[in-house]
Amino acid sequence: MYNVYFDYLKKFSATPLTSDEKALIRRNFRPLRLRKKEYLLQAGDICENYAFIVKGAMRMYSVDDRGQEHVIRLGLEDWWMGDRESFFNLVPSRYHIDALEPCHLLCITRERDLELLNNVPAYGIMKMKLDQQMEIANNQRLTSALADSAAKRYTDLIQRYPAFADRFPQHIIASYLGISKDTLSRVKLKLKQTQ
Amino acid sequence: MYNVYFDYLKKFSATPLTSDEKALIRRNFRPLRLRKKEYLLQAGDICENYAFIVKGAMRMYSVDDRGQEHVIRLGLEDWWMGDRESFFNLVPSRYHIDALEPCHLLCITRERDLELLNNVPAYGIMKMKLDQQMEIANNQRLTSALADSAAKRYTDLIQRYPAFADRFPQHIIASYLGISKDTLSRVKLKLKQTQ
DNA sequence: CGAAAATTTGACATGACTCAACTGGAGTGG
DNA sequence: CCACTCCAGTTGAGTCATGTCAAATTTTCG
Repeated sequence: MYNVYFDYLKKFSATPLTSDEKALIRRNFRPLRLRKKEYLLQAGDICENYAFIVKGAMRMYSVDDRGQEHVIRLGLEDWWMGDRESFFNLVPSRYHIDALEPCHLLCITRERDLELLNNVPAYGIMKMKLDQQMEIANNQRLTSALADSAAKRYTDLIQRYPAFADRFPQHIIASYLGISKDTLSRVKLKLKQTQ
Repeated sequence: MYNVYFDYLKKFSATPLTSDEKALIRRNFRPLRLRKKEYLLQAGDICENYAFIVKGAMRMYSVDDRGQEHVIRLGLEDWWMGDRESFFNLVPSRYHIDALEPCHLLCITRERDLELLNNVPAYGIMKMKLDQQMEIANNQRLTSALADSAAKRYTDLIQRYPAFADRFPQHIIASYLGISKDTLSRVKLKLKQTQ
């Protein structure tokens, strides 16, 4: 379980973890299993746990006044899930997070996150780099949302994350792209005909 | 000049800066002035400087294959400007950054950023909180881009950043929102008639 | 096998884009 | 200080992409 996370951390830092550090990480991350459709977070609650996905598929989404769901983020193995605003500022979340497949997670609370930050240098480095990656990815997603057609958005997404097409149902991907499930269905038809 | 930045830093940290720290900041941030339309960064170049805006208005934008400009980010006093991907990973940028008004900036290079990070705790805290704010803002902008109508996107933006309406020309705001200048003009007309 | 969920498809509505023309104001140079 | 240019903003007409809704079909999974 934890080894998956140790391997993940290795990618961010040159120096390997000491066994003390590993013990500290084990002590501060709590394993959690979710069954399909179970919630990690519901809108209105405070996000107590930030989760590293060891195995499974998740989504974070909001629900607007008309009852429409909007997928904000999708997550697979080696990704993180949580509402950062709620987690750090202790405010009620606007988002839901649930499991689209059975999930194995490693969860951390705010206090324990701070503890690791102070005692495991590699942990801070990971977070810094993660923020960087996140901002870059967000910029790109934003650009494509603002500038590209539905078809281009879809093909770009699948090219970048081929796993998405297999792991997430189509209407979830449509929502993630900000297009209707009907339009995505038609887009895929046209793509199949063209090539 | 630097005092604006010291005041800004105060907002992030409980403990005030020592005079040593202030000296270090003075030494590592270089003042830079841009005239209107001057570039801080051009696509293809590596982003050498990350800039804190002491005074002025800036935009970061990309240009697509059809020659269309897409505004990714806008910046006013107390905001930061730079392409993080290019700055940290030393890769050529896809973006342009230019001044929409005469600007006073404080610029920092990658090495000097690291130096401050290692020697001024408040600097690291600022960056961490900034990342957090940025992610929250990005999430919201993304949600509105994917889910809301042109009219709602515009009113939300102006409500959140009233200064934008005064400081940025309308076609720039349109591009920032991902709508055409024509549509924004009509949206504003309709809003004026409704209320 | 059967119920529920996901996807596809058709008909129709509409919001937003494009293009081009026009207006008005700001800045510049003679 | 006027004439001229340039740029931003407005407006109209026509088009197109995408949304909506409802029904039919297929797939999934208990």
